[in-house]
Amino acid sequence: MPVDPLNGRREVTVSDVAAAAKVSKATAARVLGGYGAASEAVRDRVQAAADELGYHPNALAKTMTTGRSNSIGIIVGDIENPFFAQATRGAADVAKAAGYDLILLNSDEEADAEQNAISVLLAKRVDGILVAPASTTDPSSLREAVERGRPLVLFDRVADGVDVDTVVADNLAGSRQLTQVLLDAGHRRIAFVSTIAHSSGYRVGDRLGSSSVDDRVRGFVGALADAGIDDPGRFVHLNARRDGVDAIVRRLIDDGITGIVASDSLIGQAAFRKMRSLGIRIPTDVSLVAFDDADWTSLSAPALTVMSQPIHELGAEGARLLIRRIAGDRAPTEHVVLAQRLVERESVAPPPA
Amino acid sequence: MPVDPLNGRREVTVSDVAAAAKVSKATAARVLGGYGAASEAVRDRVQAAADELGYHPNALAKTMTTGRSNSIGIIVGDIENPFFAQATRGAADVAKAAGYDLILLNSDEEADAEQNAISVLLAKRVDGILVAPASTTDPSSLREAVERGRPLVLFDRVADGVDVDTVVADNLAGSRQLTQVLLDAGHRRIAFVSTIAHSSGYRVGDRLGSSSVDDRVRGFVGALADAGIDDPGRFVHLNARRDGVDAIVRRLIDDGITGIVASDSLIGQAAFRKMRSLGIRIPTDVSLVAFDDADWTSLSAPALTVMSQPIHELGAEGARLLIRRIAGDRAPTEHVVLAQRLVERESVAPPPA
DNA sequence: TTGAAAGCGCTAACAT
DNA sequence: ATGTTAGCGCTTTCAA
Repeated sequence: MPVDPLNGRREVTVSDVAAAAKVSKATAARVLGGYGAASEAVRDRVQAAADELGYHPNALAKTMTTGRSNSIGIIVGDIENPFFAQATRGAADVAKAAGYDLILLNSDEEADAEQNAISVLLAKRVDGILVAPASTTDPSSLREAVERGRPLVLFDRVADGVDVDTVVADNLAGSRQLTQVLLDAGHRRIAFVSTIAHSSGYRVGDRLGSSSVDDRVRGFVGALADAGIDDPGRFVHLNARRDGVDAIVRRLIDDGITGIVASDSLIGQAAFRKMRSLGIRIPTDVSLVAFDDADWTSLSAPALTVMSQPIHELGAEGARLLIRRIAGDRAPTEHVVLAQRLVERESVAPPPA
Repeated sequence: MPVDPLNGRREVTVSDVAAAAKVSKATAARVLGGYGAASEAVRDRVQAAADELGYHPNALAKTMTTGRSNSIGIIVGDIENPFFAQATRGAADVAKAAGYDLILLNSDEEADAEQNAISVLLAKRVDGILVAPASTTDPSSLREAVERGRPLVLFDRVADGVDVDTVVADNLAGSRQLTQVLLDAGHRRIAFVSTIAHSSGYRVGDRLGSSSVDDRVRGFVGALADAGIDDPGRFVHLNARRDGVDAIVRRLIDDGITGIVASDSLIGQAAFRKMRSLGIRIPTDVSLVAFDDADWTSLSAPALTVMSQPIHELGAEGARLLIRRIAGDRAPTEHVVLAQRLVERESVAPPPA
């Protein structure tokens, strides 16, 4: 007499229904599970018994025998970050339509947490994993998933040496274009600011820990170089978390910078606030542009010129790729690159004379 | 020779490790699972065999026998809504600390989707469910969870006739206080705007589909009544989704309203945009206040006066309550009410003469 | 179309 | 401290 150890209740099982309907367990399972064949009479009888007893399937038991859980794991930096929230929704919708649920884990962009998350998901036998990898250059945290042959798809960032499907935004082109807006307005002293950690001062050619930031920096440097600006690398400011966006912005102003490219919406926000508190007028004194068309960028005064990301689609397409693999697709790995879109608003003007 | 049906690989099991270490399955399980006792020698031998073979536990099999999945389900209106994203993060942190993962489902505030989500979670044998119920007045979608005795906790909204733990913000007091700001500035014609669906025109005493909005409306009406304003119910505007916030705002202006209380940040944002496009100055022409201290409210010009919600804590406390129940606590149901906090900024001024 | 029996990987009694 | 055995609820051969 099996009893739920959690609340002492007895759950109705296939066996119970079978007994009540006077058929074998196999037959009851077939009609309840909707597979195999059964005569109409039997089907009705079983269904009636199931309703009568209050049968509810145990998806775990099913997973034990079929090997499929109809769950996929998603690992994001921080679900509280609107970027990840949107991407997660995109993934959730696609997943749901295909009959999958999402197990959500936050990595806080830490490799250890990410690795641990993967272990947990694997132990729970998810059918596949969708992750925005914390590190592009050190993909060891993803190893277990790959080694154990679970479908894995990367979104927003790629990871070196990990041969799986990926979906990212075209940060290189987007960054070039965004930087160009400043260049076209006449700016020559433009800074790029990011929170990404980097051991030393940035030098052109350095590889950054996140492929998307890496691409953004390369686009920025490329645009400056094309504009004939000497040693563009010196305009790249990383480690903003450690050093503080406020301090960096203040230093930038002192250095006579006239334009700023914020590597993401959070940095843009911090820079915006700091300049306001410093009494620096945007765009009269300094022009500011940022990645991500976040809510606030169209509500602020001035509204910000931004490079809009296909965030929802990043998650949705990631889920699509993953589900395809789960279904058994053995095609060569695919690398989807989604376009970004420039939204010009009021935060750019020519540099002060 | 068991084989993973998903990718044709053989997973290493406790039995394999036991055989390799020349101990019984039970012993191997004991050291691998970290329960029961084992001599140091055996422990080392088993561990070595496990490492050697590459053993990875199957959490599902464990759940089958223990009845505990170490997963909790969370059902939100829409994870893309920053409110739910924050609450989810709060819940995720508490859950993780206690060894639980989150299965995330969006209800889109629809009872059907909510009910379905609950069925799915129950089938997956989550240890408990955390939900922001789509409907306060029709809790039938929650029935299955209650009937089947799974721990259930409601957050942000309560549900009639469902005797489970709840955690909500003090919307009644918050709304009173927020409305009072407008009253104190001298406003007498103040509108409350919400997207919540309501069959007919609002009348004082009507029960709304969301307890939090219901409380906000009651707080608003109460404050107006206390200020001696006649028939406060006529200032309540619901169905903003159907009728359109834009249209409502326009009509309000025509009606000579001088102050608006936005029922949530999204409405506040829509109203803000509409007034800006109409050339209506905030707060010179119309004062605007809203619930939720969302990002944009401090970046906009003017910055908004808002009633800040303990969003993170709503999720965190919900998870705490739930985990307590999962642990077997049989105390009477608890109803936690968290304080809100007024943040005064620049969007309120006396009404125009 | 239906049934019997084995098995998924693990834990929990119960013995020893 | 260790082993034996049964069982969680389902699906899946294989036979009938």
